[in-house]
Amino acid sequence: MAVTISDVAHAAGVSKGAVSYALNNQPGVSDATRGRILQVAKELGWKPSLRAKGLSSAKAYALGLVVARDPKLLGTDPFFPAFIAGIETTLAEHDYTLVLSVATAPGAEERAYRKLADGGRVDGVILTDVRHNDSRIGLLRELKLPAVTLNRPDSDSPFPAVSMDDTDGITAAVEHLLALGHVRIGHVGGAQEYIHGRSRRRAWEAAMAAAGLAADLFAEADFTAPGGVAATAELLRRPDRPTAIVYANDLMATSGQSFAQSQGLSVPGDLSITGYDNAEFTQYLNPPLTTIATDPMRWGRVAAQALLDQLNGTHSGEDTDLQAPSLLVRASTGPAPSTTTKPAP
Amino acid sequence: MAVTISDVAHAAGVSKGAVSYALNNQPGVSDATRGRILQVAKELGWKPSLRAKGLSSAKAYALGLVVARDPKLLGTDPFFPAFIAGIETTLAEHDYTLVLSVATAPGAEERAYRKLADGGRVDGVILTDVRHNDSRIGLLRELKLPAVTLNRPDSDSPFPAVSMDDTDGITAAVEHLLALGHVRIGHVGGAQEYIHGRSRRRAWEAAMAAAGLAADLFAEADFTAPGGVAATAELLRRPDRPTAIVYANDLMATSGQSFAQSQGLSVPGDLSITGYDNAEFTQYLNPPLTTIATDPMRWGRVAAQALLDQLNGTHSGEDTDLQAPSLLVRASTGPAPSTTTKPAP
DNA sequence: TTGAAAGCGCTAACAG
DNA sequence: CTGTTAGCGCTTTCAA
Repeated sequence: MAVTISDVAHAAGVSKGAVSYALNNQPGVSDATRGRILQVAKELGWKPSLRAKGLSSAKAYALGLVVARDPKLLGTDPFFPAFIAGIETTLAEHDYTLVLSVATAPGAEERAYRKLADGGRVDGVILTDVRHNDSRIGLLRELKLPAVTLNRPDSDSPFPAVSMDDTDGITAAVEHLLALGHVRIGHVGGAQEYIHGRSRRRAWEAAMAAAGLAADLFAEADFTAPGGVAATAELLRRPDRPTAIVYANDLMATSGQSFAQSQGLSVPGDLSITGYDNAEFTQYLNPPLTTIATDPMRWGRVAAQALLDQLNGTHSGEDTDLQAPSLLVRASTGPAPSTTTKPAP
Repeated sequence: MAVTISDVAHAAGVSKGAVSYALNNQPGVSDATRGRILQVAKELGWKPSLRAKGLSSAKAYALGLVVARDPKLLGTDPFFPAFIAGIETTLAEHDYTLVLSVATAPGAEERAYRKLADGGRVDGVILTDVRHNDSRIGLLRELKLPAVTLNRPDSDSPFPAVSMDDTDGITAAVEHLLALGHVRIGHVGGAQEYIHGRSRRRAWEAAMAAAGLAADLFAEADFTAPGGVAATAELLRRPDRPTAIVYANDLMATSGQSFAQSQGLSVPGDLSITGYDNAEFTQYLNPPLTTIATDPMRWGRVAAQALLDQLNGTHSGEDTDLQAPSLLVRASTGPAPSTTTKPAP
């Protein structure tokens, strides 16, 4: 904090204002003086104080992200690290930083948003894990905090969304299983409170309907490993038990697969399984998991850019659609058991 | 940003100074006026501007964390999410926030630290993944950025450390395997550039030496899944191949186990395996992984507190030692194959 | 105990 | 095109 704008101004024989203009590439100084000022600034090793800059320009130069997941779940989900890395990619070019808040305890989430908004710690936030009728969009409105949402909320939202449709991935998974001769294809869904929990379920239903099949083998879970076990157990207990299960995420697929095997079922001999996310460990499972690969890093990059554009006033106001995820076929899916799907003679 | 300290001062019929004192619980105002001021402030809904506060007090009210890992690795490592959640637990009580930086590209790490330091964006940083002769401690010194390190660096460091010794965990793993009759116990180490890569290796060596055995079945890897496969392949290729392998983390253990099985080896029949970290998915592997459970959340909590204390001038200056991790025995470890360890007649 | 006033380092409106 | 100057909202010193 040694050298300030005044020092530079003195040394260059100009006013503070001139230095400010020179620094920010704004008109108001001749190229000659601008060059001289920049030169002097460099010699003196001047680093403009973010705090002073923020105070006068009423900006925080920071974006906020509040993550409200159980740390356990967080630790296994490959989404956030990659997503955050993507955000950083964008911020690295923009003199902005990321303020991260992990809200574990109930009620901590709203407090976290207030904390970010109150003192003006961030200029905007990225909203992830959007929920059905998400109360946070009202909150952000109240706090007058600009935002971008990941996928479009199902309630009215004034914020631009950056979306990656789950439909195609799930559809591809179901079609892959149909092609393998499966007819009784179940779905272990994530918490239906989340819109991505809902959309994945709907995509499964639609794909089944398109094949003229009933979408009745559904069990709701919560994206956690124990939840996956319980839901799998429920489906396998049914008389018309499925020969294939499409899971809403990798963690549930992993624990579901493990459970099925512990019950003496062979995967994929008796039961085919698909996940969602392409967590790295899934390729080391036994058998390796067929799953759906998304691109969270790109999602983060684009979402951060959208938010910056919005703050900057250069955002079109329209939603952004990212490329849909794609199916990754591995060994956890195979032909339907012949006892159940008798080929035509 | 509507209501400011002046508004409150006016409304309460006092000066700005008085409001400041009242807010910060400092002497200089009578209890009566203090009460009145606080009352008025609440009525007006005044939120002190962090930016203004920061400018005059020369503080950022933020801590920094730079994570320099491959996003892929990050996504599978349960450490950071829990660690960050721990940091938040502490910060939640202290009006501080966390600025997170993910540095992926080479060279990005140093830039990230400079970015945090230069404008005065953070008041201090937490240094994780400490390396052998870590250049960052010199950098932080140059930047005059207060810090706390996770484990004590092996080079001279002026920063207090918060440590969790790996020794006990690895020792417990080796002793567990010895008790099962194993003699040829190998170690797949993490990158030896990291001090935790080194200390885990040394712990394995020490435990072997203590049992009067040679510690020669070592293969260095890099904490990644492919690395684990390669190192495992190397060990299994040896004529005196191990009957048990202690891995430096869960991801390598997972991919190593998967590889061994793909080679026709049974786990734990032919080969016993232990991991490190207790990632959640490890209990759903086939077989579930014997591993070492650490407490990253607590680590984060304590580290953040230590840093705050240091900024506050109330830090003792001594290192903090956390409880050592503990061994979690699951099904990936079993008795040594009888063909190799012939029991005494 | 209280109030006034001088910064903190920068931006931006204004006058020259 | 350039320089001056008045804030931004808070802290803190100094008189009263």
